Amino acid sequence: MIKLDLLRAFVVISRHGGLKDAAEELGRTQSALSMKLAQLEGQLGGALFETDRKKELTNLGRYVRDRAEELLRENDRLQELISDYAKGYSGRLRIASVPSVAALILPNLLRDFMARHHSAEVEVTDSDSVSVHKMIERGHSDLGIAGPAPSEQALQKTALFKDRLHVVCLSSSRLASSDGPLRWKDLDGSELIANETLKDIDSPMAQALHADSKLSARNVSSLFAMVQSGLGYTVLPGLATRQLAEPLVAIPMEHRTCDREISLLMHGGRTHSPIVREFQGFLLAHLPDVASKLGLAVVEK
Amino acid sequence: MIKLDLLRAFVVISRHGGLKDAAEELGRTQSALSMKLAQLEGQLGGALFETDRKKELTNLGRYVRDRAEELLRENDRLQELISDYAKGYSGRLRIASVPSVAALILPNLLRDFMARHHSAEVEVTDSDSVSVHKMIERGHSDLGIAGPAPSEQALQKTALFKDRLHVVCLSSSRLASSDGPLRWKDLDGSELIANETLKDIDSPMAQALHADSKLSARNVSSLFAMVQSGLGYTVLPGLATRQLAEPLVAIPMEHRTCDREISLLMHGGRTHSPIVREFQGFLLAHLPDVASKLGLAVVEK
DNA sequence: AAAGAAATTTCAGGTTTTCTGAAGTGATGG
DNA sequence: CCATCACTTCAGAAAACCTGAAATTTCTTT
Repeated sequence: MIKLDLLRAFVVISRHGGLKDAAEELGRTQSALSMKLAQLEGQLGGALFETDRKKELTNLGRYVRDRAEELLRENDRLQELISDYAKGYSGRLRIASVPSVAALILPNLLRDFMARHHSAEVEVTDSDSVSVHKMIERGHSDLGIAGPAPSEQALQKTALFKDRLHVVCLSSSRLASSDGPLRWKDLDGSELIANETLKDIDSPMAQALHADSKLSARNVSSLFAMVQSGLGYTVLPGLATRQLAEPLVAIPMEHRTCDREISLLMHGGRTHSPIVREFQGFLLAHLPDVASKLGLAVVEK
Repeated sequence: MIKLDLLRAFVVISRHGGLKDAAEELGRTQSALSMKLAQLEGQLGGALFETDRKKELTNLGRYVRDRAEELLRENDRLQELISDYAKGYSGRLRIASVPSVAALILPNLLRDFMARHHSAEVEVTDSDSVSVHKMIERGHSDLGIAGPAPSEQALQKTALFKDRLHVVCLSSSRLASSDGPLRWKDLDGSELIANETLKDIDSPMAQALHADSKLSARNVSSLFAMVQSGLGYTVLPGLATRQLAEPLVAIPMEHRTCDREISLLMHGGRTHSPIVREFQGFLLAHLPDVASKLGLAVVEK
């Protein structure tokens, strides 16, 4: 089998009409090229140049030059396709996610994903659902994971699973002693420690509670600390309450609006880089597994 | 630049679904392939197979496989073209020959030659010796077969065989009744039907005859028709008189200049395409056989 | 025609790349 | 839980490739 290397050298030599300039273009010495050419001529069994001054091609030389140029063009074209595609695998992937998913689901998924795409740069931002929507809309993130929120532009949404709201309170509190799920009317606004989750809930009763609240925090661990110190209770998506320890407990709520549907968000009107599509596919393939292991209600297509 | 080598290895591995068989096919050890694959994945920046059992391709793997197969096919195709050409299996071969050889010797030779060189394009032109020389000189033909003729440039000549001149006449004519070979002085110019053959003979007596001639023709079958209708006799190389039928007969001539030496002509100052050299070799190898079967005097080297 | 210049080839040795065989790791299936 | 199979890793061997210097050839100039 004739090596491409040799053909490429030959073509360059024939273009320059000599070894000297060709050697410079290829970053090799003259002698290296001389040997390469000799090797090629040996394999073909005939001379490619008329004299050893590489000015004029032989009949065979012309034929080989034409075929080799074709071959090299085709080679470059396909290699470029491959490497362009492959670059998608090592490109940047920006994910915006609500904190609960970012903390409990993404880490494992990302570990597996990055094992396959080891030169990928992944950037995870966690924020509330409204912000996540905005980041996708504005193109600041490639992929969003969030609950329902109003969005101006058409975003491509794929439902992933349902995450029920839970009340987080002290195990000694009145709410903790209720048997069975809680409803909005069981809650008292003055003891609520508000957070972004509740603000986005599309329910008049929830909004009323939120308005009555005297205290709020953004950060989950701050919220827990406040609850733990007896300042009140808070409401969070169930996923964020998985790792509670005594004296905190989480009690599920029951209402249409308490079943927050978590979706995968992507910008509708733009083509996504390969790595984004790759992660999308990966997520949709593996998330049902992970989610059901966590006891979440997976949304089937 | 991704090396073809790596892509080829990858494609073979993906076909076999494992290193073991692929290694055997490529004549390498498993570890060599393992390293090659690792190198390719490193360059692309992503995994090509799902697990380290090489059963299932990743997305990237499938894409690269498809592009690589295209590339390798194209590569093989063009390399084959090149090597066919280099080996003389393909290419254009232009032969210029005097009509007698073109009609009686070339057909069989070409049949055998083309059977071995299936994709060759062969072009045969027949003309008189002087024109054949010119066509070779001017590069309009690659290979010539002709008798002696003046040539300006140095042509590479290889004597093939000697073809004695014959007189073609009616069996009832005076010349036909002579016992033994004829000489120039036995001939009468006024009855001669002239043709290109005689014009090229380097003999004062032949030239005198030619000058006296009242009638001439170029085409062999026209000449025969004229002789047959009693217009006179003509002089032709013996080879052209092989298939005469009553009432025509051919009588050999005897003189130094009547032994036309037929040679193979090639341009001296240029390299010939592989198929030309190939045919040259073929001709020199097989012509003695063919010629001696026709009773021609083969010129030994 | 001879000297000089320019380009190429040859050669010995060094560098890089690739390969092998053995040992190690980890998944798979009884 | 062990045996087996497939792959990976590693160190050294082998092959391929490159360089710089000297020799050779070819071209140009005088």
